Amino acid sequence: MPLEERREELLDAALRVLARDGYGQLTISAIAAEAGVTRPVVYDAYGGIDPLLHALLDRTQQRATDAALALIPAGGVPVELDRWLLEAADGLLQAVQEDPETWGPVLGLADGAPPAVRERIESTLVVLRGFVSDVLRTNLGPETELDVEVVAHSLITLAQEFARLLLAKPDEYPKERLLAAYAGMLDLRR
Amino acid sequence: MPLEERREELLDAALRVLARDGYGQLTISAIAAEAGVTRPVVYDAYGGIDPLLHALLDRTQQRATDAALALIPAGGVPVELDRWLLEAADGLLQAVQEDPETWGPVLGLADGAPPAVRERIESTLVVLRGFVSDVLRTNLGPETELDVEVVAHSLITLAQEFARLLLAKPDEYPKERLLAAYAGMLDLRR
DNA sequence: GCCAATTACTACACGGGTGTAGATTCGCAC
DNA sequence: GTGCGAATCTACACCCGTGTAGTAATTGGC
Repeated sequence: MPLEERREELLDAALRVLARDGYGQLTISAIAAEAGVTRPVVYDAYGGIDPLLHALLDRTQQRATDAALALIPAGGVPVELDRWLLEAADGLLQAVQEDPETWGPVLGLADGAPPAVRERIESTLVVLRGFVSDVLRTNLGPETELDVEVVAHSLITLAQEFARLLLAKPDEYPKERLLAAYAGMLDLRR
Repeated sequence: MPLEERREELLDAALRVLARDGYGQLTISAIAAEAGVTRPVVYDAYGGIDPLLHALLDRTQQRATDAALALIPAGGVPVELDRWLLEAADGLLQAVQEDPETWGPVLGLADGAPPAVRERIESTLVVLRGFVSDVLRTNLGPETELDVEVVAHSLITLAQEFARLLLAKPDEYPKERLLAAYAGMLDLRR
């Protein structure tokens, strides 16, 4: 098997191990076994667990960031805030529902995440919070009394938690219930 | 040193290791070294890493639960909702600020948390959410259209995130800023 | 058909954490 | 001071994951 294809296959295997057993079991041995090859194959393809994890994080971060940014309007474009908040939440939950294996680890649902993972997720969140802050600022007007950064942080935190609920207990918390509750909370403003 | 005292000392040592190096480094060896004894001492006191972790979780859960429940009014007692939400947040942030080593791991700030820890935290949160739901129900009236469970869940999630911010970046997010932003968000309801 | 390169495997040494058995030290009763 | 018991240490065998060296098999060019 050519090297690039093998690399992708190993990442897929690693993601399966991760989703099933958590980071604590994400070893070269486990990945090799999951992919049905021997350990030297993994060493030849990636050189160790760190480069492999790095590559896996790159791929996952790319997917998650792309999906999330697609929900955010371009800078400076005015939107109906409440409507956008709802649509963005809807879009995120939809994306999460459609690709649970990518989003589970991203949302911290994989056990035993090491610092590198935490940092990767945090760096993505920083970017997202910046974009959401921008949207809030341009649409609340410059004289708002709200602490836009903290509000953006809170919104993203809530979105993440809703996504976690959707993944962990889809029966108790289906997308519709979460969105309805979210809309209800937004409605308090009136 | 008598057994009970030794046990406490070992838990303290374990907590220090945990706060400093995360769960990945929380081994019998590391705990023994941190406490300045040899491994057999730890085995004699606890029998292994699992019972020790269990004991540490018991102690931490007790402390955190006590502190959190102290902020929640007894069942059925009516309160001024906005005022209570603010005071409870204030109280929580205060408690967190005063005992960071207990709260850091509770808030998921220790790297590499294994499933047992996740489950322990989740079980505590379930209880807390129940209490907050009760407070909301008795004070919003029975005919509210809000999804009380999801709102309670959201409030607690936000409180946790604020506490994390306070612990992780106290300079950027001091208690006063967080509480002011929180008050600002509540004010949107008027 | 044959050689070379690529790919993958078997086999080994190493490190670090685990759990336990046996030796040692210390304090206290007599 | 002697002997007993608790507490602690030293030392060993074990497991499992790591990383690598050397070997076998497969594929493409000539």
